[in-house]
Amino acid sequence: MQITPDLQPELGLSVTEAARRAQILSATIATIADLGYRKTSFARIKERAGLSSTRIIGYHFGNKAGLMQAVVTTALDIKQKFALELADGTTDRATMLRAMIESEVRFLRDYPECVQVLREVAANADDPEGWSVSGPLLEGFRIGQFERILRQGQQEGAFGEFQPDVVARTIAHAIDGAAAAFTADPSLDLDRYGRELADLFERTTAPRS
Amino acid sequence: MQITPDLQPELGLSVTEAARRAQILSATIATIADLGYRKTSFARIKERAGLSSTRIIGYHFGNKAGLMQAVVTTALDIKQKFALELADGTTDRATMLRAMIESEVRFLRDYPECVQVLREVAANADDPEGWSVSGPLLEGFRIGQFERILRQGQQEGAFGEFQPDVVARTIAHAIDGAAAAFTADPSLDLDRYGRELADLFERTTAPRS
Amino acid sequence: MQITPDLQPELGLSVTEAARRAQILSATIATIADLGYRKTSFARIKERAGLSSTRIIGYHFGNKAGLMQAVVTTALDIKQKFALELADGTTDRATMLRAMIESEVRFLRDYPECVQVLREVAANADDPEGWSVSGPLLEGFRIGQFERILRQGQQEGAFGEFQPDVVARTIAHAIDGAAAAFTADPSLDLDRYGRELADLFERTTAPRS
Amino acid sequence: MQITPDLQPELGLSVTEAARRAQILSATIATIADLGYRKTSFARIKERAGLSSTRIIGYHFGNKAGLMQAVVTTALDIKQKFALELADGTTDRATMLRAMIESEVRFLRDYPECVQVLREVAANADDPEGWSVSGPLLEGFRIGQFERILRQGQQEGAFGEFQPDVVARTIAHAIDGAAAAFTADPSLDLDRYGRELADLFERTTAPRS
DNA sequence: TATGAATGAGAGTTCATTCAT
DNA sequence: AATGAATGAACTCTCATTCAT
Repeated sequence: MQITPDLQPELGLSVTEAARRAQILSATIATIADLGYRKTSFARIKERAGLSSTRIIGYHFGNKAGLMQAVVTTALDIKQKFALELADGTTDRATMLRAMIESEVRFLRDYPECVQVLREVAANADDPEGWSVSGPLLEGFRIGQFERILRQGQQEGAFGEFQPDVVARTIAHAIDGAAAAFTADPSLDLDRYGRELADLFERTTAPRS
Repeated sequence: MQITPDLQPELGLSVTEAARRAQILSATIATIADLGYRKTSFARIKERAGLSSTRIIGYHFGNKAGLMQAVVTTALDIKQKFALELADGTTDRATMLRAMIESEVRFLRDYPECVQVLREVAANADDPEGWSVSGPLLEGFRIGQFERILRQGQQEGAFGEFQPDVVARTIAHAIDGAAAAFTADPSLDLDRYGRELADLFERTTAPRS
Repeated sequence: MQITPDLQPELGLSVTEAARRAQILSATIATIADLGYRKTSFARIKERAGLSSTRIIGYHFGNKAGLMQAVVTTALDIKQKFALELADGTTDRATMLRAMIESEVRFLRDYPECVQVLREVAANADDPEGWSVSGPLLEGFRIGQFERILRQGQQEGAFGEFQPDVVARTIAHAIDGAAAAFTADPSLDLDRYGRELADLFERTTAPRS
Repeated sequence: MQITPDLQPELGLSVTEAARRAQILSATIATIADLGYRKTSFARIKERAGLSSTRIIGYHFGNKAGLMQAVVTTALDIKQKFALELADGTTDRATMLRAMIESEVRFLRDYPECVQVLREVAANADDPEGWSVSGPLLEGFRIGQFERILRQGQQEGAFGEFQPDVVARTIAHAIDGAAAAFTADPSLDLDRYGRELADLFERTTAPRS
């Protein structure tokens, strides 16, 4: 599944410019997902996008940092939209936790390049100076989401006793584990994996009977 | 704590050569732990080791791949010795699992650079042609250990029902999570973290009552 | 003090065009005075002038050479007006020389960016092909003024014996010295400096008693 | 006259390395003197020195900054040796001042590229970060020499009343004027120019009779 | 056992300019 | 009167590696 960023991601861009940006962005994401961040150079992106010169990338994004910034923004955008579509009205904490875990894994199934790219860029976000979306920040955001739910659930008595920060971080890394497994073996049944993961953390967080 | 590889890691080396190798290896590990794999170049290693030329690195290890190979071997060696010292004679699967998890976290506490280096190298091991210890292989080894215990425990009735591969992978990544948390905040109480992790997976793997 | 070029520097320009030219010119002069000629690029000028694209610069001035040409013309214009305002009706050569030197230094005090810009552009005027006001030419013009006075004064017996070309050139560079000193230390008392310089060359040019 | 740096400028260099360094240095100085600092690139130096690749320059000097550092050091070295050879035992301040001025101009006559290079590099020494010999520093050093003599002479009554800082700076820039004149017209009689300059400042600094 | 010297490939950036509309 | 889009050239730098001795 190819990532096709919206043609009008930001206001004030002409149609052609937005199209070019989308074209380059798409090629960049594909390249990172394919070869990893390290081997992703302007030259490689140029080839994949069928551009005549690498210069045009710098023209549209100013910088390598600017390009990566845009890549992250795009990927995060896609993820958010995906999450919104899946969101149901449950307020039961245990059900919510299960939904979040399964949603993450399903996103991995539907947009593996997105997940890959987010990981790659976050892991190598120490190169330049002016990144507004740094690796730790990204990670912290994701963990924070889980931690909040866990704490609320504990207060409401929906969960048992455990340290929310540790469990939250473990959930996040468990999902990374799913991504790693899927990368290593694309035939992996992610639905099963997601269910199993949700079960796992259900048992872990269940209140003492 | 500085990593000091054994002076006689391989047979057939003179004392001076072994010493040089150890010196370079130590500097390499320190550099990777400090700056990450990406910024670790021959030049950087040269500086830290106080060498006059980068040439000597290539001389002793032939290659960048060769150097990294040696780094991984060294780190794995240290880890294995650490594990052996801690091993007790338990045959109870649940106790063994707890011991393994806590041992991993304790290793992280005592040899953080080692863990860091193993992660960094494994994550960037797609570069070269001639690696005998590739990233996935390394990962697979670690997961395999957990998976074996889990399966045996299930057969013996010590554990409940779950998919061993998923849980095993999740444990491995949960420990990576501990490493990431420790990197982000070195004042983290790893003993607490280890205990919590062991508790977490105890609950997860416990047999249905 | 900001340089604001006249809005109608050349005939046949509409009001808006003249305004745009003035805006760009002003930004260019400020940039050169601030960062020096070398770091003054279209991009930098664009930023300071708040333009949307560098393209508009080329549109109005055709060329970098054209832009610099205009800059020099503007600066020279300002200088000439300044000199005219100060000019008194003296015909005494010694008094005229003193007046010219002090006028130059006072101009430096009142329009330091102008002087800076003239120096910077003159010093780097070997770049292009089509400059009508080249560096040496600019320098020659200034020196010529002094030299003329000196020769006339010598003929009239107002000055002693010396080689007018050498002294003229020395005066010009002495004033450059004042500029350099002022750049290095903006708190410098330029009036004192100017008087001292005038005294200096008065002694030098005085007739043998 | 070609600048040929000593073959053993610094200890610890092998003969071949010193020779290469000298070769590159010589080509660099010639290039700067010929085309100016701005147009002096590794590629241009490579051509003039007959090297196979620009890479070798970076190899020997590490950096462009390193190369320029070495250029300045070399030029300053040559100048110092020149000055030492000319130094006579006079202690009379007026004579010393004259000697210094004429020595500077004679150096310009004998090593015009050296003077040119020093000027060019000093004028463009704001590019990088790690320069130990910056432009203002270099200038300050030269002016300081003149200022010291002037002050001492005033105390001893050998000179009249004037502000030593202004006069010192003026002398330095007067010599720059000679360099500029010589660059514009290489057939210029520098000996005459130097004598005239010395006369000029003799009159300026002479005690009131 | 070690080093000095050299090198080719590739990366990201900046720059002024040109072709359209 | 102005802009959007694109581009080619040049530059410095870092990297791992190779050829000698």
